Amino acid sequence: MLDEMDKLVSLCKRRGFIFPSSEIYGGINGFWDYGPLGVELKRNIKDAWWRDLVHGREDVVGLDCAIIMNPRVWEASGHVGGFSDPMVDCRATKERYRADQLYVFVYLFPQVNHKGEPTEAWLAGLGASVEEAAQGPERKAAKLARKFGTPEQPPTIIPYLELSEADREKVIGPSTDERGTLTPPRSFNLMFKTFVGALEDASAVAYLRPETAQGIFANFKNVVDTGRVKLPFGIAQIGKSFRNEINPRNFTFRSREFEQMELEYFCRPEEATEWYAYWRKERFQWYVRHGLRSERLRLRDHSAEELAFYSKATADIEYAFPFGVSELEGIAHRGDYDLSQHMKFSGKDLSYYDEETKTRLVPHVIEPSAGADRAALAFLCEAYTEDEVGGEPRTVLRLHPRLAPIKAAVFPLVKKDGMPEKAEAIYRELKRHLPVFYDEKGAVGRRYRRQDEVGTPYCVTVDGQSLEDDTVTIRDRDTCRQWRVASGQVARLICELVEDPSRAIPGLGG
RNA sequence: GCGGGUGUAGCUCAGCUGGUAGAGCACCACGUUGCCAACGUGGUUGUCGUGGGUUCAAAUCCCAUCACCCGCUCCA
Repeated sequence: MLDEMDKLVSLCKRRGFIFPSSEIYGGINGFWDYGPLGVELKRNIKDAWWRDLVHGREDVVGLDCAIIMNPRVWEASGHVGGFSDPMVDCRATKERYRADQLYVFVYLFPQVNHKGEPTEAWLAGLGASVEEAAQGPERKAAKLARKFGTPEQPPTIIPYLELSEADREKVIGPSTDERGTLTPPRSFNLMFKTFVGALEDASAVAYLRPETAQGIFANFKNVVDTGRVKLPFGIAQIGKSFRNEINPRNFTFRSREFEQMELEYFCRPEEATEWYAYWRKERFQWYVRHGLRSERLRLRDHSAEELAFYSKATADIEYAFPFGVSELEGIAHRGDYDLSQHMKFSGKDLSYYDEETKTRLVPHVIEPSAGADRAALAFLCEAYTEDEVGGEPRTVLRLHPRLAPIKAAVFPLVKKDGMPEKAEAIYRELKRHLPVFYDEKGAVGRRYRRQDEVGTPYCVTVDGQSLEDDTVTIRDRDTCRQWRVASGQVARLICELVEDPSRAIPGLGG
Protein backbone atom coordinates (compact mmCIF):
# COMPACT_ATOMS: atom_id res chain seq x y z
CA MET A 1 0.00 0.00 0.00
CA LEU A 2 1.45 3.32 -1.08
CA ASP A 3 1.25 6.19 1.30
CA GLU A 4 -0.13 9.50 0.17
CA MET A 5 3.23 11.02 -0.63
CA ASP A 6 4.27 8.08 -2.82
CA LYS A 7 1.04 8.32 -4.72
CA LEU A 8 1.54 12.02 -5.29
CA VAL A 9 5.15 11.57 -6.43
CA SER A 10 3.99 8.87 -8.80
CA LEU A 11 1.23 11.05 -10.20
CA CYS A 12 3.65 13.94 -10.66
CA LYS A 13 5.94 11.72 -12.70
CA ARG A 14 3.21 9.97 -14.65
CA ARG A 15 1.35 13.10 -15.64
CA GLY A 16 4.29 15.40 -16.24
CA PHE A 17 4.34 17.66 -13.20
CA ILE A 18 7.75 16.95 -11.69
CA PHE A 19 10.71 14.79 -12.80
CA PRO A 20 14.06 14.06 -11.14
CA SER A 21 16.67 16.34 -12.70
CA SER A 22 18.88 14.78 -15.40
CA GLU A 23 17.15 11.49 -14.82
CA ILE A 24 18.65 9.71 -17.85
CA TYR A 25 22.07 10.11 -16.22
CA GLY A 26 20.87 8.69 -12.92
CA GLY A 27 19.60 11.96 -11.51
CA ILE A 28 21.29 14.38 -9.15
CA ASN A 29 20.41 14.69 -5.53
CA GLY A 30 18.43 17.76 -4.55
CA PHE A 31 17.44 18.98 -8.00
CA TRP A 32 14.09 18.62 -9.75
CA ASP A 33 12.59 19.52 -13.11
CA TYR A 34 9.05 20.72 -13.74
CA GLY A 35 7.32 19.05 -16.67
CA PRO A 36 4.68 20.52 -18.99
CA LEU A 37 1.96 20.56 -16.33
CA GLY A 38 4.24 21.35 -13.38
CA VAL A 39 5.65 24.44 -15.02
CA GLU A 40 2.11 25.75 -15.54
CA LEU A 41 1.20 25.10 -11.91
CA LYS A 42 4.30 26.81 -10.57
CA ARG A 43 3.94 29.71 -12.98
CA ASN A 44 0.34 30.15 -11.87
CA ILE A 45 1.45 30.25 -8.24
CA LYS A 46 4.10 32.86 -8.98
CA ASP A 47 1.67 34.86 -11.11
CA ALA A 48 -0.94 34.78 -8.36
CA TRP A 49 1.66 35.98 -5.85
CA TRP A 50 2.90 38.74 -8.15
CA ARG A 51 -0.60 39.83 -9.04
CA ASP A 52 -1.70 39.99 -5.42
CA LEU A 53 1.47 41.52 -3.98
CA VAL A 54 2.66 43.79 -6.79
CA HIS A 55 0.07 44.54 -9.49
CA GLY A 56 -2.85 44.46 -7.09
CA ARG A 57 -1.30 47.01 -4.72
CA GLU A 58 -0.14 50.59 -4.97
CA ASP A 59 2.64 50.31 -2.39
CA VAL A 60 4.82 47.51 -3.84
CA VAL A 61 7.20 47.51 -6.79
CA GLY A 62 9.04 44.58 -8.34
CA LEU A 63 12.67 43.81 -8.87
CA ASP A 64 14.76 41.14 -10.59
CA CYS A 65 18.35 40.92 -9.37
CA ALA A 66 21.34 38.97 -10.60
CA ILE A 67 21.88 35.62 -8.96
CA ILE A 68 25.60 36.29 -8.57
CA MET A 69 26.41 39.41 -6.60
CA ASN A 70 29.50 41.02 -5.17
CA PRO A 71 30.69 38.55 -2.49
CA ARG A 72 30.77 41.32 0.10
CA VAL A 73 26.97 41.27 0.04
CA TRP A 74 27.18 37.90 1.77
CA GLU A 75 29.67 39.15 4.30
CA ALA A 76 27.25 41.92 5.22
CA SER A 77 24.32 39.53 5.42
CA GLY A 78 26.26 37.14 7.61
CA HIS A 79 26.05 34.27 5.16
CA VAL A 80 29.80 33.96 4.64
CA GLY A 81 30.74 34.16 8.30
CA GLY A 82 28.02 32.64 10.38
CA PHE A 83 26.09 30.82 7.73
CA SER A 84 27.29 27.38 8.61
CA ASP A 85 28.09 25.72 11.90
CA PRO A 86 31.30 23.74 12.02
CA MET A 87 30.62 20.13 12.93
CA VAL A 88 32.69 17.54 14.72
CA ASP A 89 32.25 13.83 14.10
CA CYS A 90 33.08 10.98 16.45
CA ARG A 91 34.95 8.34 14.45
CA ALA A 92 34.07 5.63 16.94
CA THR A 93 30.35 6.14 17.43
CA LYS A 94 29.49 8.12 14.27
CA GLU A 95 27.81 10.76 16.38
CA ARG A 96 27.96 14.30 15.04
CA TYR A 97 28.16 17.38 17.19
CA ARG A 98 28.02 21.10 16.61
CA ALA A 99 31.54 22.25 17.38
CA ASP A 100 30.36 25.39 19.13
CA GLN A 101 28.41 23.26 21.58
CA LEU A 102 31.35 21.05 22.56
CA TYR A 103 33.28 21.95 25.67
CA VAL A 104 36.33 20.17 26.97
CA PHE A 105 36.78 19.77 30.72
CA VAL A 106 40.36 19.21 31.80
CA TYR A 107 40.75 17.62 35.22
CA LEU A 108 44.04 17.23 37.05
CA PHE A 109 44.24 14.29 39.44
CA PRO A 110 46.83 14.07 42.23
CA GLN A 111 48.21 10.68 41.15
CA VAL A 112 51.35 11.27 39.11
CA ASN A 113 52.33 9.61 35.81
CA HIS A 114 55.73 8.24 34.85
CA LYS A 115 57.02 11.76 34.20
CA GLY A 116 56.01 12.76 37.69
CA GLU A 117 53.20 14.98 36.38
CA PRO A 118 49.60 14.91 37.62
CA THR A 119 47.23 12.65 35.67
CA GLU A 120 45.13 14.56 33.12
CA ALA A 121 41.67 13.76 31.87
CA TRP A 122 40.27 15.60 28.85
CA LEU A 123 36.55 15.00 28.81
CA ALA A 124 34.21 16.50 26.23
CA GLY A 125 30.71 17.55 27.16
CA LEU A 126 27.90 18.67 24.92
CA GLY A 127 25.49 21.51 25.59
CA ALA A 128 24.38 24.96 24.61
CA SER A 129 26.08 26.31 27.76
CA VAL A 130 29.01 25.27 29.95
CA GLU A 131 26.62 24.29 32.74
CA GLU A 132 24.62 22.07 30.40
CA ALA A 133 27.79 20.53 29.01
CA ALA A 134 29.20 19.80 32.47
CA GLN A 135 26.95 16.85 33.35
CA GLY A 136 28.63 14.21 31.19
CA PRO A 137 32.22 15.06 32.18
CA GLU A 138 31.27 15.32 35.87
CA ARG A 139 29.98 11.79 35.83
CA LYS A 140 33.07 10.46 34.06
CA ALA A 141 35.36 12.50 36.31
CA ALA A 142 33.71 11.04 39.40
CA LYS A 143 34.53 7.56 38.11
CA LEU A 144 38.14 8.53 37.45
CA ALA A 145 38.40 10.12 40.88
CA ARG A 146 37.93 6.72 42.48
CA LYS A 147 41.08 5.59 40.67
CA PHE A 148 43.26 8.69 40.75
CA GLY A 149 41.95 10.64 43.73
CA THR A 150 39.84 13.79 43.99
CA PRO A 151 40.78 16.40 41.37
CA GLU A 152 43.06 19.07 42.69
CA GLN A 153 40.86 21.96 41.55
CA PRO A 154 37.77 22.67 39.43
CA PRO A 155 38.34 21.65 35.78
CA THR A 156 39.68 24.03 33.18
CA ILE A 157 37.01 24.48 30.53
CA ILE A 158 38.03 25.04 26.92
CA PRO A 159 35.65 25.33 23.96
CA TYR A 160 36.54 22.58 21.49
CA LEU A 161 37.00 25.15 18.74
CA GLU A 162 39.88 26.71 20.65
CA LEU A 163 41.84 23.51 21.17
CA SER A 164 45.14 23.08 19.38
CA GLU A 165 45.47 20.20 16.98
CA ALA A 166 47.68 18.31 19.41
CA ASP A 167 45.30 18.77 22.32
CA ARG A 168 42.36 17.46 20.31
CA GLU A 169 44.01 14.05 20.36
CA LYS A 170 43.68 13.95 24.13
CA VAL A 171 39.94 14.51 24.16
CA ILE A 172 37.51 11.75 25.07
CA GLY A 173 34.26 12.32 23.18
CA PRO A 174 30.88 12.53 24.90
CA SER A 175 29.79 9.10 23.66
CA THR A 176 33.03 7.10 24.09
CA ASP A 177 35.68 6.18 26.64
CA GLU A 178 38.43 6.34 24.05
CA ARG A 179 40.68 9.29 23.32
CA GLY A 180 41.19 10.96 19.97
CA THR A 181 38.06 9.83 18.21
CA LEU A 182 36.80 13.33 17.41
CA THR A 183 37.52 14.84 14.01
CA PRO A 184 38.65 18.43 13.59
CA PRO A 185 35.74 20.85 13.21
CA ARG A 186 34.55 20.89 9.62
CA SER A 187 32.28 23.58 8.32
CA PHE A 188 29.57 22.91 5.83
CA ASN A 189 29.05 26.13 3.96
CA LEU A 190 25.62 26.03 2.43
CA MET A 191 26.45 28.51 -0.33
CA PHE A 192 27.45 27.26 -3.78
CA LYS A 193 30.81 28.67 -4.65
CA THR A 194 31.99 29.52 -8.14
CA PHE A 195 34.59 31.66 -9.88
CA VAL A 196 33.94 34.77 -11.92
CA GLY A 197 36.25 35.14 -14.90
CA ALA A 198 38.93 32.86 -16.21
CA LEU A 199 41.16 32.66 -13.15
CA GLU A 200 40.14 30.31 -10.39
CA ASP A 201 41.88 32.13 -7.56
CA ALA A 202 40.61 33.47 -4.28
CA SER A 203 39.94 36.94 -5.65
CA ALA A 204 37.55 35.49 -8.23
CA VAL A 205 35.34 33.58 -5.77
CA ALA A 206 31.65 34.33 -5.97
CA TYR A 207 28.52 32.67 -4.64
CA LEU A 208 25.16 31.70 -6.03
CA ARG A 209 22.70 33.61 -3.90
CA PRO A 210 21.25 31.63 -0.99
CA GLU A 211 18.26 33.98 -0.87
CA THR A 212 16.75 36.68 -3.03
CA ALA A 213 16.28 39.13 -0.16
CA GLN A 214 19.79 40.59 -0.16
CA GLY A 215 19.39 41.72 -3.76
CA ILE A 216 16.47 43.83 -2.61
CA PHE A 217 18.42 45.43 0.22
CA ALA A 218 21.38 46.05 -2.06
CA ASN A 219 19.06 47.87 -4.48
CA PHE A 220 17.13 49.76 -1.81
CA LYS A 221 18.79 53.09 -2.64
CA ASN A 222 18.31 52.61 -6.37
CA VAL A 223 14.62 51.97 -5.95
CA VAL A 224 14.13 54.87 -3.55
CA ASP A 225 16.00 57.21 -5.91
CA THR A 226 14.15 56.16 -9.06
CA GLY A 227 10.93 54.44 -8.12
CA ARG A 228 9.04 57.43 -6.68
CA VAL A 229 8.20 55.30 -3.67
CA LYS A 230 7.20 56.66 -0.27
CA LEU A 231 7.15 54.88 3.06
CA PRO A 232 5.61 52.54 3.72
CA PHE A 233 6.41 50.56 0.58
CA GLY A 234 7.56 47.14 -0.49
CA ILE A 235 9.97 45.64 -3.02
CA ALA A 236 9.10 42.20 -4.33
CA GLN A 237 11.22 39.63 -6.10
CA ILE A 238 10.70 36.12 -7.43
CA GLY A 239 13.72 34.08 -8.37
CA LYS A 240 15.99 31.11 -7.99
CA SER A 241 18.13 30.63 -4.91
CA PHE A 242 20.68 27.96 -4.12
CA ARG A 243 21.70 26.22 -0.92
CA ASN A 244 24.04 23.28 -0.84
CA GLU A 245 21.90 21.40 1.66
CA ILE A 246 23.65 18.61 3.49
CA ASN A 247 20.71 16.35 3.06
CA PRO A 248 17.94 17.16 0.58
CA ARG A 249 14.78 15.32 1.52
CA ASN A 250 11.08 14.94 1.03
CA PHE A 251 10.61 15.22 -2.72
CA THR A 252 10.93 18.86 -3.77
CA PHE A 253 10.52 20.22 -0.25
CA ARG A 254 14.20 20.69 0.49
CA SER A 255 16.02 21.16 -2.80
CA ARG A 256 19.42 22.62 -3.50
CA GLU A 257 18.02 24.88 -6.22
CA PHE A 258 14.69 26.45 -5.45
CA GLU A 259 12.55 29.45 -6.19
CA GLN A 260 11.68 32.12 -3.68
CA MET A 261 8.95 34.73 -3.62
CA GLU A 262 10.13 37.43 -1.29
CA LEU A 263 8.75 40.78 -0.25
CA GLU A 264 10.68 43.33 1.78
CA TYR A 265 8.19 45.80 3.16
CA PHE A 266 9.85 48.97 4.45
CA CYS A 267 8.13 51.17 7.01
CA ARG A 268 8.69 53.69 9.77
CA PRO A 269 10.04 52.04 12.92
CA GLU A 270 7.03 53.05 15.00
CA GLU A 271 4.66 51.40 12.50
CA ALA A 272 6.61 48.18 12.09
CA THR A 273 4.73 46.13 14.67
CA GLU A 274 1.46 47.02 12.99
CA TRP A 275 2.74 46.09 9.54
CA TYR A 276 4.16 42.86 10.91
CA ALA A 277 0.71 41.93 12.20
CA TYR A 278 -0.80 42.94 8.86
CA TRP A 279 1.51 40.80 6.74
CA ARG A 280 1.36 37.87 9.12
CA LYS A 281 -2.38 37.76 8.66
CA GLU A 282 -2.45 38.71 5.00
CA ARG A 283 0.01 36.01 3.95
CA PHE A 284 -1.82 33.33 5.85
CA GLN A 285 -5.06 34.33 4.17
CA TRP A 286 -3.38 34.19 0.75
CA TYR A 287 -2.83 30.45 1.11
CA VAL A 288 -6.37 30.00 2.34
CA ARG A 289 -7.73 31.93 -0.65
CA HIS A 290 -5.84 29.67 -3.01
CA GLY A 291 -7.13 26.47 -1.63
CA LEU A 292 -5.22 25.47 1.52
CA ARG A 293 -8.43 25.54 3.48
CA SER A 294 -7.92 22.62 5.72
CA GLU A 295 -6.70 22.36 9.25
CA ARG A 296 -3.38 21.32 7.74
CA LEU A 297 -2.38 24.99 7.45
CA ARG A 298 -0.88 26.56 10.59
CA LEU A 299 0.51 29.90 11.67
CA ARG A 300 3.18 29.50 14.31
CA ASP A 301 4.89 32.34 16.17
CA HIS A 302 8.53 31.82 17.03
CA SER A 303 9.39 31.70 20.70
CA ALA A 304 11.93 34.13 22.11
CA GLU A 305 14.69 31.48 22.08
CA GLU A 306 13.95 30.58 18.49
CA LEU A 307 14.22 34.13 17.14
CA ALA A 308 17.30 35.21 15.23
CA PHE A 309 19.14 37.81 17.30
CA TYR A 310 18.18 40.67 14.99
CA SER A 311 14.53 39.73 14.64
CA LYS A 312 11.87 41.30 16.80
CA ALA A 313 9.23 38.74 15.80
CA THR A 314 8.88 35.90 13.32
CA ALA A 315 6.00 33.68 12.36
CA ASP A 316 6.05 30.59 10.16
CA ILE A 317 3.22 29.55 7.92
CA GLU A 318 3.36 25.78 8.12
CA TYR A 319 1.61 23.00 6.32
CA ALA A 320 1.08 19.47 7.54
CA PHE A 321 2.64 17.52 4.69
CA PRO A 322 2.38 13.74 4.72
CA PHE A 323 6.04 13.72 5.84
CA GLY A 324 5.45 16.19 8.66
CA VAL A 325 4.57 19.77 9.48
CA SER A 326 6.97 21.99 7.56
CA GLU A 327 7.48 25.63 6.72
CA LEU A 328 5.98 27.22 3.61
CA GLU A 329 6.77 30.81 4.41
CA GLY A 330 8.33 32.89 7.15
CA ILE A 331 7.18 36.38 8.03
CA ALA A 332 9.93 38.18 9.91
CA HIS A 333 10.12 41.56 11.56
CA ARG A 334 13.80 42.24 10.91
CA GLY A 335 14.01 45.78 12.26
CA ASP A 336 16.70 47.84 10.52
CA TYR A 337 19.27 45.04 10.70
CA ASP A 338 19.70 44.42 6.98
CA LEU A 339 19.91 48.03 5.82
CA SER A 340 22.23 48.85 8.72
CA GLN A 341 24.52 45.97 7.88
CA HIS A 342 24.75 47.07 4.25
CA MET A 343 25.42 50.65 5.33
CA LYS A 344 28.23 49.39 7.51
CA PHE A 345 29.81 47.13 4.87
CA SER A 346 29.28 49.32 1.81
CA GLY A 347 29.88 52.66 3.47
CA LYS A 348 26.87 54.05 1.60
CA ASP A 349 24.05 55.94 3.23
CA LEU A 350 20.90 53.88 2.89
CA SER A 351 18.74 56.08 5.07
CA TYR A 352 15.47 57.51 3.83
CA TYR A 353 14.44 61.15 3.96
CA ASP A 354 10.95 61.37 5.32
CA GLU A 355 9.20 64.35 3.75
CA GLU A 356 6.45 64.28 6.35
CA THR A 357 8.66 64.59 9.40
CA LYS A 358 11.63 66.21 7.64
CA THR A 359 13.97 63.67 9.16
CA ARG A 360 16.27 60.93 7.94
CA LEU A 361 15.64 57.43 9.15
CA VAL A 362 16.62 53.86 8.44
CA PRO A 363 13.34 52.09 7.72
CA HIS A 364 12.39 48.90 9.47
CA VAL A 365 11.48 45.95 7.33
CA ILE A 366 8.89 43.20 7.41
CA GLU A 367 9.88 40.20 5.30
CA PRO A 368 7.34 37.67 4.07
CA SER A 369 9.56 35.06 2.43
CA ALA A 370 7.88 32.18 0.62
CA GLY A 371 9.09 29.17 -1.31
CA ALA A 372 7.41 28.73 -4.68
CA ASP A 373 8.30 25.04 -4.86
CA ARG A 374 7.09 24.44 -1.35
CA ALA A 375 3.84 26.22 -2.15
CA ALA A 376 3.45 24.09 -5.28
CA LEU A 377 4.02 20.95 -3.24
CA ALA A 378 1.54 22.02 -0.57
CA PHE A 379 -1.11 22.86 -3.15
CA LEU A 380 -0.56 19.46 -4.78
CA CYS A 381 -0.78 17.62 -1.45
CA GLU A 382 -3.89 19.53 -0.49
CA ALA A 383 -5.52 18.96 -3.87
CA TYR A 384 -4.80 15.24 -4.08
CA THR A 385 -8.04 13.42 -3.38
CA GLU A 386 -9.42 9.98 -3.94
CA ASP A 387 -13.19 9.69 -4.08
CA GLU A 388 -15.89 7.68 -5.80
CA VAL A 389 -18.00 8.49 -8.82
CA GLY A 390 -20.81 6.07 -9.54
CA GLY A 391 -19.17 3.48 -7.34
CA GLU A 392 -15.83 3.71 -9.18
CA PRO A 393 -12.74 5.10 -7.46
CA ARG A 394 -11.36 8.32 -8.87
CA THR A 395 -8.19 10.34 -8.34
CA VAL A 396 -8.76 14.05 -8.58
CA LEU A 397 -6.58 17.11 -8.01
CA ARG A 398 -8.88 19.70 -6.53
CA LEU A 399 -6.62 22.60 -7.43
CA HIS A 400 -7.97 26.12 -7.29
CA PRO A 401 -8.91 26.95 -10.92
CA ARG A 402 -6.53 29.91 -10.79
CA LEU A 403 -3.67 27.46 -10.15
CA ALA A 404 -4.78 24.58 -12.38
CA PRO A 405 -2.35 23.97 -15.28
CA ILE A 406 -5.19 23.39 -17.76
CA LYS A 407 -8.32 25.46 -17.26
CA ALA A 408 -10.65 23.47 -19.47
CA ALA A 409 -10.74 20.45 -21.74
CA VAL A 410 -12.96 20.22 -24.81
CA PHE A 411 -14.38 16.89 -25.97
CA PRO A 412 -16.69 15.64 -28.65
CA LEU A 413 -18.93 13.11 -26.94
CA VAL A 414 -18.05 10.64 -29.71
CA LYS A 415 -15.74 10.86 -32.67
CA LYS A 416 -18.35 11.16 -35.43
CA ASP A 417 -21.35 13.05 -36.79
CA GLY A 418 -19.42 16.31 -36.98
CA MET A 419 -18.93 16.52 -33.21
CA PRO A 420 -15.11 16.61 -33.45
CA GLU A 421 -15.25 19.49 -35.91
CA LYS A 422 -17.52 21.54 -33.69
CA ALA A 423 -15.52 20.71 -30.58
CA GLU A 424 -12.30 21.69 -32.30
CA ALA A 425 -13.76 25.05 -33.26
CA ILE A 426 -14.69 25.70 -29.63
CA TYR A 427 -11.24 24.52 -28.54
CA ARG A 428 -9.53 26.97 -30.87
CA GLU A 429 -11.67 29.83 -29.65
CA LEU A 430 -10.98 28.96 -25.99
CA LYS A 431 -7.26 28.58 -26.62
CA ARG A 432 -7.04 32.24 -27.56
CA HIS A 433 -7.84 33.09 -23.93
CA LEU A 434 -6.75 30.18 -21.74
CA PRO A 435 -4.59 27.07 -21.59
CA VAL A 436 -7.02 24.39 -22.75
CA PHE A 437 -6.78 20.82 -23.97
CA TYR A 438 -8.56 18.93 -26.73
CA ASP A 439 -9.22 15.19 -26.56
CA GLU A 440 -11.38 12.92 -28.69
CA LYS A 441 -9.82 9.55 -27.91
CA GLY A 442 -11.64 6.72 -26.18
CA ALA A 443 -14.72 6.88 -24.02
CA VAL A 444 -15.75 10.24 -22.65
CA GLY A 445 -15.77 8.93 -19.07
CA ARG A 446 -12.12 8.06 -19.32
CA ARG A 447 -11.33 11.49 -20.70
CA TYR A 448 -13.12 13.12 -17.76
CA ARG A 449 -11.07 11.03 -15.33
CA ARG A 450 -7.81 11.91 -17.02
CA GLN A 451 -8.58 15.59 -16.66
CA ASP A 452 -9.64 15.08 -13.04
CA GLU A 453 -6.25 13.59 -12.32
CA VAL A 454 -4.40 16.69 -13.51
CA GLY A 455 -6.81 19.11 -11.89
CA THR A 456 -8.58 20.55 -14.93
CA PRO A 457 -11.58 22.31 -13.36
CA TYR A 458 -13.94 22.31 -16.36
CA CYS A 459 -14.73 20.01 -19.25
CA VAL A 460 -16.72 21.23 -22.25
CA THR A 461 -18.51 18.49 -24.17
CA VAL A 462 -20.09 18.68 -27.61
CA ASP A 463 -22.95 16.16 -27.91
CA GLY A 464 -25.86 15.35 -30.21
CA GLN A 465 -27.94 18.24 -28.95
CA SER A 466 -25.06 20.64 -29.69
CA LEU A 467 -25.50 19.95 -33.39
CA GLU A 468 -29.17 20.95 -33.20
CA ASP A 469 -29.25 23.98 -30.89
CA ASP A 470 -25.60 25.06 -30.66
CA THR A 471 -25.31 24.46 -26.91
CA VAL A 472 -22.65 22.48 -25.06
CA THR A 473 -22.29 21.10 -21.57
CA ILE A 474 -19.80 22.30 -18.97
CA ARG A 475 -18.81 19.75 -16.35
CA ASP A 476 -17.50 20.75 -12.95
CA ARG A 477 -14.49 18.73 -11.78
CA ASP A 478 -15.34 18.56 -8.10
CA THR A 479 -19.04 17.73 -8.30
CA CYS A 480 -19.16 16.05 -11.74
CA ARG A 481 -22.29 18.10 -12.33
CA GLN A 482 -22.99 19.46 -15.78
CA TRP A 483 -24.95 22.34 -17.13
CA ARG A 484 -25.75 23.48 -20.62
CA VAL A 485 -24.71 26.79 -22.14
CA ALA A 486 -24.75 28.39 -25.57
CA SER A 487 -21.47 27.53 -27.26
CA GLY A 488 -20.79 31.20 -28.04
CA GLN A 489 -20.71 31.92 -24.30
CA VAL A 490 -18.29 29.19 -23.29
CA ALA A 491 -15.09 31.24 -23.48
CA ARG A 492 -16.46 34.12 -21.43
CA LEU A 493 -17.98 31.76 -18.87
CA ILE A 494 -14.85 29.68 -18.36
CA CYS A 495 -12.74 32.82 -17.97
CA GLU A 496 -15.14 34.09 -15.30
CA LEU A 497 -15.24 30.74 -13.53
CA VAL A 498 -11.46 30.51 -13.38
CA GLU A 499 -11.29 33.86 -11.64
CA ASP A 500 -14.20 33.14 -9.33
CA PRO A 501 -15.40 29.53 -9.17
CA SER A 502 -18.27 30.50 -6.89
CA ARG A 503 -19.98 32.01 -9.94
CA ALA A 504 -20.89 28.60 -11.29
CA ILE A 505 -24.60 28.83 -12.02
CA PRO A 506 -25.97 25.47 -13.09
CA GLY A 507 -29.15 25.69 -15.08
CA LEU A 508 -28.27 28.12 -17.85
CA GLY A 509 -30.10 26.88 -20.91
CA GLY A 510 -31.06 23.35 -20.09
C1' G B 1 27.91 13.13 6.31
C1' C B 2 26.52 8.26 9.24
C1' G B 3 23.25 3.77 9.74
C1' G B 4 19.29 0.80 7.48
C1' G B 5 16.13 -0.17 3.13
C1' U B 6 15.03 0.13 -2.14
C1' G B 7 16.25 0.45 -7.57
C1' U B 8 13.11 -4.60 -13.31
C1' A B 9 8.24 -1.23 -19.22
C1' G B 10 5.28 5.49 -18.73
C1' C B 11 3.01 3.79 -13.45
C1' U B 12 2.58 -0.28 -9.63
C1' C B 13 5.12 -4.56 -9.08
C1' A B 14 6.36 -10.30 -9.80
C1' G B 15 10.65 -12.83 -11.31
C1' C B 16 12.83 -18.81 -5.56
C1' U B 17 18.82 -21.97 -4.47
C1' G B 18 22.40 -18.16 -11.43
C1' G B 19 19.96 -21.03 -17.28
C1' U B 20 16.72 -16.93 -23.72
C1' A B 21 12.81 -10.82 -19.03
C1' G B 22 6.92 -11.05 -17.20
C1' A B 23 1.78 -9.31 -15.25
C1' G B 24 -1.86 -5.51 -14.38
C1' C B 25 -2.72 -0.70 -15.59
C1' A B 26 -1.20 3.04 -19.10
C1' C B 27 -0.16 4.28 -24.29
C1' C B 28 -1.14 3.77 -29.97
C1' A B 29 -4.30 1.96 -34.32
C1' C B 30 -8.88 0.04 -36.19
C1' G B 31 -13.84 -1.36 -35.14
C1' U B 32 -17.79 -0.75 -31.83
C1' U B 33 -19.78 2.80 -28.35
C1' G B 34 -23.39 8.23 -27.37
C1' C B 35 -22.05 11.34 -20.56
C1' C B 36 -18.27 9.46 -16.08
C1' A B 37 -11.67 4.51 -15.71
C1' A B 38 -16.97 -0.09 -21.37
C1' C B 39 -15.77 -3.98 -25.15
C1' G B 40 -13.20 -6.63 -29.30
C1' U B 41 -8.78 -7.18 -32.36
C1' G B 42 -3.93 -5.85 -33.23
C1' G B 43 0.41 -3.15 -31.62
C1' U B 44 4.60 -0.14 -29.02
C1' U B 45 7.64 -0.02 -24.64
C1' G B 46 13.19 -2.37 -21.16
C1' U B 47 21.50 -2.16 -22.06
C1' C B 48 16.85 -5.26 -15.18
C1' G B 49 19.90 2.39 -11.94
C1' U B 50 25.30 2.70 -13.65
C1' G B 51 30.36 0.62 -13.87
C1' G B 52 33.43 -3.40 -12.82
C1' G B 53 34.26 -8.58 -11.07
C1' U B 54 33.15 -14.10 -10.44
C1' U B 55 31.03 -17.78 -14.03
C1' C B 56 30.23 -21.73 -19.84
C1' A B 57 26.06 -18.49 -18.30
C1' A B 58 24.28 -12.78 -13.90
C1' A B 59 18.03 -9.09 -13.02
C1' U B 60 19.76 -13.04 -9.56
C1' C B 61 26.34 -13.78 -6.40
C1' C B 62 30.55 -10.05 -5.07
C1' C B 63 32.70 -4.90 -5.17
C1' A B 64 32.17 0.14 -6.30
C1' U B 65 29.14 4.16 -7.62
C1' C B 66 24.58 7.09 -8.35
C1' A B 67 19.57 8.05 -7.08
C1' C B 68 15.25 7.54 -3.99
C1' C B 69 12.88 6.21 0.99
C1' C B 70 13.33 5.83 6.58
C1' G B 71 16.19 7.15 11.07
C1' C B 72 20.24 10.35 12.94
C1' U B 73 22.38 15.10 11.75
C1' C B 74 21.32 19.79 9.55
C1' C B 75 17.78 23.54 7.99
C1' A B 76 21.44 30.90 8.98
